[in-house]
Amino acid sequence: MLKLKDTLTGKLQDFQPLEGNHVRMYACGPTVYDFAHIGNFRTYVYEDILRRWLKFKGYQLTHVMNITDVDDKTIRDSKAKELAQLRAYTERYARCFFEDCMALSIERPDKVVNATDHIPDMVHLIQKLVESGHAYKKDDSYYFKISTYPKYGQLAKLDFDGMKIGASVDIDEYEKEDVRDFALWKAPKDEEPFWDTPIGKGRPGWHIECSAMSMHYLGASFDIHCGAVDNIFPHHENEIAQSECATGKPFVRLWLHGEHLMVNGEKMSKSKGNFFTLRDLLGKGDSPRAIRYTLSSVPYRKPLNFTSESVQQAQSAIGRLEEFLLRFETDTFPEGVNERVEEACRTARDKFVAGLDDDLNTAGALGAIFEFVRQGNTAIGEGSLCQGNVASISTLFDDFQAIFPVLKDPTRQILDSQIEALIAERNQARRERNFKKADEIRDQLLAQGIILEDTRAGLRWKRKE
RNA sequence: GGCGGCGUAGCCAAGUGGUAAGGCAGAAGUCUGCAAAACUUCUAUUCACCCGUUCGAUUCGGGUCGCCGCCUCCA
Repeated sequence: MLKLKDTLTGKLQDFQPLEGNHVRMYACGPTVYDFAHIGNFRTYVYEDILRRWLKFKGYQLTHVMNITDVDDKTIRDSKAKELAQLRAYTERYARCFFEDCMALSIERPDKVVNATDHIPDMVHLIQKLVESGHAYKKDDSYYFKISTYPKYGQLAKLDFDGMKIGASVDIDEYEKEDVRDFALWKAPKDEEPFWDTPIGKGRPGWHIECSAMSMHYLGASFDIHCGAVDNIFPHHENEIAQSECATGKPFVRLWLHGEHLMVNGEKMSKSKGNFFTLRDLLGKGDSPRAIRYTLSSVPYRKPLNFTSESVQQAQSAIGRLEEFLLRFETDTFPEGVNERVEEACRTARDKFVAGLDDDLNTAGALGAIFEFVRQGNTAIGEGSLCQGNVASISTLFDDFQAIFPVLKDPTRQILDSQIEALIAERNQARRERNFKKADEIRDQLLAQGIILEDTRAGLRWKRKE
């Protein structure tokens, strides 16, 4: 049974979709004004693990992600005066975002939707809120009236009565009735792109897009809404207010929020300027698989301190798994079945499943796999691993790879004939105990990125990373 | 000021009211022409600290200290 922790109730809950076997899930996507940084990708990686795990469990999944392609920052950085300019600017970064996702083996959500393609949905939602008295118009902008929604603050656990609001009032150019009221629709400013709609000219506020689009694709009530902790307030708090006031129905069943990625013990964020992008890391030689592993290795509800050392450790850990698989694929095994290995395999699988079922405890799931690797290595070493064990081990690693896609493509790489000839020549030299020549050939191949290992089962080779 | 979270070996980190998974790094040994890999053993009598509940607490309750986040745009 999959259990997930819900931010709203703070409790671990048995997961059960609202409608049969169908899971409807919405994930807050990027604001495409710049490259996403590695902290952003921590969130997308945990969402991808959730996505993969739900599918693994046999659920039918509809996973929607938005692209915020209009907001203060996209307008500011694009310097766009018209919508077409804005679109051209944001499309570039959206493209880069999905390139980065692909590098990290983050699957594309079933639906990726742009805010600017859903202005009518947002306008319609604002109209409903105005009609029902939850929103008002002021100076051609529209605001949500928080006093009409007593539960406001429930998600972020904010108690506004005991709070000194004055301390955090921003210098907003828009006039609001209550400082806490937030913009649904912003009146056009000079030289900025805008839409001409039934509620007037202007552009949407940030929060309204997610309410409009999630409900458009997933219905007034759906199963899972995920993001990172810094979406809790105000973004998701506002989404709940808007959505529930507009429909009168409960908005989301389960709120999932990933913790931050830290750098030197501090939250990495664009506004702090202490961020690096995936491109930065790849540029200095980190492998995308090691980065993905690092981002997956700490359960999503715990802060993750990201350092170059943690990426190194991840690379070594992956290496251990791949060494095992290489042995597993290249050695030959006696006939029969080793029941102890089968048992170890079952145990590992049970622990793997139990870990992920426990609010995506990735660290626990990884531990189960490594425990098996040691047992498998021991069995291979003493020659007790049998042909009859191959199938269950393969399945275990297929399942692992389905959730943690960090292993190299298992299809064996082809050696070119020249390299094969050198290997044959070295084998001959070794038989003749001409170790000097054998070592020269080994060094020569190493220079070409081919690592040779002599094992009891014969020569084994692999490519250097 | 209010709210929330965290503090487990050199580093990363799981976990439970009954006596500490796993990974990385390190040491010794086995294997080996050497190398690599693998395996074995070792590396926290102890889970920030102090009280309390309990037969028993790292795990529950209270307090102290430290760190982080949110209350403003941010994954």
